Amino acid sequence: MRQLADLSAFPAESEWLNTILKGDCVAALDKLPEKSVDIIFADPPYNLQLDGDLHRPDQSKVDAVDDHWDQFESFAAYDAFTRAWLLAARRVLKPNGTIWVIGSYHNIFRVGAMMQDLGFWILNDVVWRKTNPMPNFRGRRFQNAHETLIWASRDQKGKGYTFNYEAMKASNDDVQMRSDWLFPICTGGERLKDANGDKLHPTQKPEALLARIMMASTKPGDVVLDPFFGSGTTGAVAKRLGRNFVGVEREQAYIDAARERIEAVRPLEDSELSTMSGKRAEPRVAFVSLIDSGMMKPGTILYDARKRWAAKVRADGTLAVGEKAGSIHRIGAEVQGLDACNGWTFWHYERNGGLTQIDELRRIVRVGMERAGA
Amino acid sequence: MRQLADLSAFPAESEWLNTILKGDCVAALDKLPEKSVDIIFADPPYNLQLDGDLHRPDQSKVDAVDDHWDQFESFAAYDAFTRAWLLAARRVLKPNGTIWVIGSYHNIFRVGAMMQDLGFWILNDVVWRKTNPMPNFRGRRFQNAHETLIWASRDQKGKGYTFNYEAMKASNDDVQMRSDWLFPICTGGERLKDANGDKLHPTQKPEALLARIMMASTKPGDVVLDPFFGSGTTGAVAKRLGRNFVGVEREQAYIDAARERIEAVRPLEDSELSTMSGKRAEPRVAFVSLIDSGMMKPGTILYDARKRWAAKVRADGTLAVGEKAGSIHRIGAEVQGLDACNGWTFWHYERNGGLTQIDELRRIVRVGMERAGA
DNA sequence: CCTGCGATTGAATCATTAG
DNA sequence: CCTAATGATTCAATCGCAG
Repeated sequence: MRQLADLSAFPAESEWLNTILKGDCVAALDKLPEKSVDIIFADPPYNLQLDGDLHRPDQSKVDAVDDHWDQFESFAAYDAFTRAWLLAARRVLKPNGTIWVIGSYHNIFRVGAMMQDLGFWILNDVVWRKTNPMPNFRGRRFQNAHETLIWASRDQKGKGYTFNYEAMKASNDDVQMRSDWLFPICTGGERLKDANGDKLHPTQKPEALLARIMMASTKPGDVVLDPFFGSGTTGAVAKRLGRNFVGVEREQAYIDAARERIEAVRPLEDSELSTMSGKRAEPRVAFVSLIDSGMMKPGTILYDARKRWAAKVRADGTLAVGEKAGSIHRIGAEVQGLDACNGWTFWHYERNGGLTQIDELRRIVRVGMERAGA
Repeated sequence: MRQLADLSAFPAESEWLNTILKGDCVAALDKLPEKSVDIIFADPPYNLQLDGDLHRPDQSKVDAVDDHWDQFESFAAYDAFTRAWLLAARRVLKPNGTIWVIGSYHNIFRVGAMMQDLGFWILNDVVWRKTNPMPNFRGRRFQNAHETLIWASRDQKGKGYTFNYEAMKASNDDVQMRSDWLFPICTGGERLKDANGDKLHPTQKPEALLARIMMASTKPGDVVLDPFFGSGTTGAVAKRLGRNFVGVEREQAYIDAARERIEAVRPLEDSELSTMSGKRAEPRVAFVSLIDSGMMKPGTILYDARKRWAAKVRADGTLAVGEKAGSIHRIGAEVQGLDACNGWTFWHYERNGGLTQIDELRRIVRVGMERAGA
């Protein structure tokens, strides 16, 4: 057990608060006093395992994450790394504190299992849905359009954690904030660039994501620890929202850029801190969702407004006319001999002896989607 | 190594196809022949029993960082259960088969890590976003509005798995299907009721979810295994979509209800079932066959779309640019200074004063091949 | 000034067949 | 078994530049 005398070996809060500690994550965390931070946000290496180059259909090469810090020998090596930093982070976390970890399917299952093994108590898993994810260029899988966050308290009995339920609800059209969040990836002016104008950091997270996290699970004045500080998004958002931060980072180039970035941030006034909410675009509706929801049965015949053409709905959400099959748009275009067609307004179904646009059904689906916060 | 004589111990497919095997999951799976199913859908229980049933004797050390024996024991038991059924499932899965597992934050991280440890290769994690999730009544967390699915191939090198990319895209407004899906939870008439009018099964999955899964990753006639069959959603959807199923279930009440449910299902017509297939499924055509058939004469000059390059067709089916000669693909790549190029879409020939892709001629050849029953 | 078009880009475990 | 050849494949944004 640590003796009281040892505590004097730790620096005073004033020496590390709102600074970036340079060095290895575990070694740096071991220099902080135990139970000294309110919340942790961690964006650890994802352990991507790429096999060769990937090109877009236009033959350009994808600039993948192949940095040395993301290379691990094996699952066992990654697990050992994960265990070490989680333990070090747990020591400095206050007993009623919480931790957020973000990852992808490459690593998040291992991280989540390890968190449970170490005694963290999962409160939610949260999905960051990307409005603009990278496509799956080879068409071999679903488009990888989200990342996963795990939110956990330090202990199973950690009841006193911070969750600003009312603020979340108020900023979400007065309904409970759900576990699926929609944000764009970090691009444009927010994305830090190096001297060549290239992206400084391969995986810079959007400030909106960190802002949602801090508004949900911290109070003003709380201390936010980020053991993989990178380009400093956590520090920038913490300063803007009136929270304190402490970061750990190995690369001097990232530290320098993050310091400069955070220096330029102006904290919000207390009055401005209360409300923040975003707009929503009209959600896209997949034709197949009409079939999924039972609103349209496979085998239904669709017609154009003047009943010059007929097409049959198939179970996979495509339309068939004779031998040809394709999307509602593609088939609509082909029967008319056009390049393009809006299938939603072109095709109709029989109802009450008349014809009704299938777009009518899309409107009904959208009402349900909006309830789901799409 | 299994001897040939042992194989006769396994029942013929006709004895178990489209039936529900009663009994423990692992024991029942061990009675099926290896490599006999195309795809697995599993909705395992996540009864982690962490509500204080398991206590270690000495409470005083529970706070030690990595010493949570109460949790560890129940997690270890769950991991052993997960490992056992995943191994049994893996044995009966064909080498190019895939597996879907659904879960929540209580169990999905452990399941995902175990799948990786056993050699499954994750293709996607997919989020089922619920349009109508249960609220968080205590207001202490985010509304738990999604569940997570893991889609994995049996092996890392499992390249030949089924993914109906074109069908997914065509049914989704002609853009790639994403990893986040929106469906309502199973309610209303679809939800099976017991004699008292209460829900028969606590976690009955919506048919729309299973339909999306099967339309995406199976072909008609495939065998779908569900080791936790429950109320039989997998079987009902498989029958409706022209797939075969085999289920494993312990509770007789669920088996009876599932049998009755599946019996009432009417399969869709073939014409409603066929799925879109893209160019990948088309037969290969050798460029030289255009010359053989007289559609293209040796000496013809081919151009790219903007007439920046010209190449001459030679009698042996190669192209020549200056001193260099090679396939339509190789030469297309070389003139552009690229690694690869699809010569069929890159090269054009002059017709009626304009340029036409040579891919147009390939299409004509393919029609001829189909008539010839090739 | 605005508009439109082309180029660029983002945490990616991204092929199959013939020989 | 390996090697070489074939040929299939992208969505939402941002940015720069031409008109």
